[in-house]
Amino acid sequence: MSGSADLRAVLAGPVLEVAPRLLGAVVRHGDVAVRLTEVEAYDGANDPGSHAYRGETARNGVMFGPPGHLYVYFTYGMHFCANVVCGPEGRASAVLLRAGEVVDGLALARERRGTPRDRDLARGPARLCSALGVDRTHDGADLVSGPVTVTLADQAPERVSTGPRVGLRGAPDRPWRFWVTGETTVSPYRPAKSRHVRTDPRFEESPGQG
DNA sequence: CGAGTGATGCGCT
DNA sequence: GCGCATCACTCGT
Repeated sequence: MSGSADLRAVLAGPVLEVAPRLLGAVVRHGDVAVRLTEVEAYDGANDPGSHAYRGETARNGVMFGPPGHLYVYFTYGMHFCANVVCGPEGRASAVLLRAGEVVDGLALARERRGTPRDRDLARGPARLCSALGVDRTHDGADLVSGPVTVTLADQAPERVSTGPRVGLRGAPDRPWRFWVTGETTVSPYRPAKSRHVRTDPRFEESPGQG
């Protein structure tokens, strides 16, 4: 019933069905475990927001492989983010693990994160990876054999909300972000707009050379 | 709580 | 070169 066969079967399904089913699931790496409260769906080559949109490369190769593996990427020069590859092999769809609640290994998670508030330990995709100690070395890890594992929830959360994905540019809004309604560990929404102010060059003073 | 911004490396065009 | 599936910090309310 429960167990690896069930997990593999679930993850082989369509990404829009897999994503909400991952809410409440527990991701474990060693002593630290996180119960997922927020995820986002990315649908391979059909999805302009997906890393797989422009085809297979060295970085996103794991996405094009079989479901049930972890796709980890490095971004913004300092952060890791983790996805669960799902759907049929070659579809390159995946679910981004956006946020969760630390349910085991609290001391180690606090040590890694150094955050005063426990609710912020895994609140955000990069924070979640940091709390779990997941990095590029876990790219491609089999989620059944480990070292990073996923255990599905016995029951689906009572209420699930959906909305637009966070931080994406160049993708039409699709309500492919799923979270457990009312959870305080869900990451704060950040609009997908430019966060660096661009001054019109005509009115900008040249910084270095007058 | 919200808005604003610097830090920082790598994948891709 | 440019742009990023981000975060931590600051300042103001």
